[in-house]
Amino acid sequence: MKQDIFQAIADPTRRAILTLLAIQALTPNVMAEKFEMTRQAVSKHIKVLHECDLIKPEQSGREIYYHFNAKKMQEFDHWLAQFRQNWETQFNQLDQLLTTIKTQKQ
Amino acid sequence: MKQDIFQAIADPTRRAILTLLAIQALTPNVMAEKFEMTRQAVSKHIKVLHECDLIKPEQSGREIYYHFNAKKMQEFDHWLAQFRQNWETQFNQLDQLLTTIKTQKQ
DNA sequence: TATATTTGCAACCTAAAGGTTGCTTATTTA
DNA sequence: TAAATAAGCAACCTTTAGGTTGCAAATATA
Repeated sequence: MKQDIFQAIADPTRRAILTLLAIQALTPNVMAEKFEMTRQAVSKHIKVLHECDLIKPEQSGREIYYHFNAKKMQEFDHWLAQFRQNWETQFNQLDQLLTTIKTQKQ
Repeated sequence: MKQDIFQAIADPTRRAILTLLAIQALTPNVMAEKFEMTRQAVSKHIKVLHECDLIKPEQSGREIYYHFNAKKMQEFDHWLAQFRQNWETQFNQLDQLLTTIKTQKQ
């Protein structure tokens, strides 16, 4: 089934894989060596990341190099945009207004 | 148990709650009205968001207004920083280098 | 004070997530 | 061509996530 990116990065192993692949493309076997689990377990994580397009395969003989897809990762950046004003402005104007109204009601 | 923010934002309902609270603080009852599920289910999501500090409670009589905690959401922004260079530069130098080495080996 | 309202907690159920082992397929190499 | 290597797929198991209902505690109101 089609995975979504938020669910994909929820797992710490998958986040570690993305960190590795952001530096250099790797094969599943090499990735598996980095973690204390079987190759098949890592392979499942790769499948999830691939299905939601966060990584892209590049076949090279019997090996497959997985590349990090920065473009897809940017979707997080876009989602975060809606919250940026919350930490960039000292005060949320609307929130302040509502607090005032609530205080008046009491 | 202590939750982590990646797991917290993996759920679509929790993301919707965060979007609501980023605009204005709300009580659990008001939040529950917005979703097609029981108040208790929403309350569980609130608990997860609260445990990882993404929202903060403000008691007001028997009501509790939950506020969005922008500072905590910034942690996600910091995690994303490690990937920014990947989409900001046209080409990943190291990746290009490794591809070159691999091609020479064949 | 009795009643209604808001919230949180606990027990329970079902589906999915993350792990394992075993097998098949494709490619490389001795 | 036979053996070894890389990777994916399927079946299975255990834990957890997300939902439900029911109940208790605290506060507000008639």
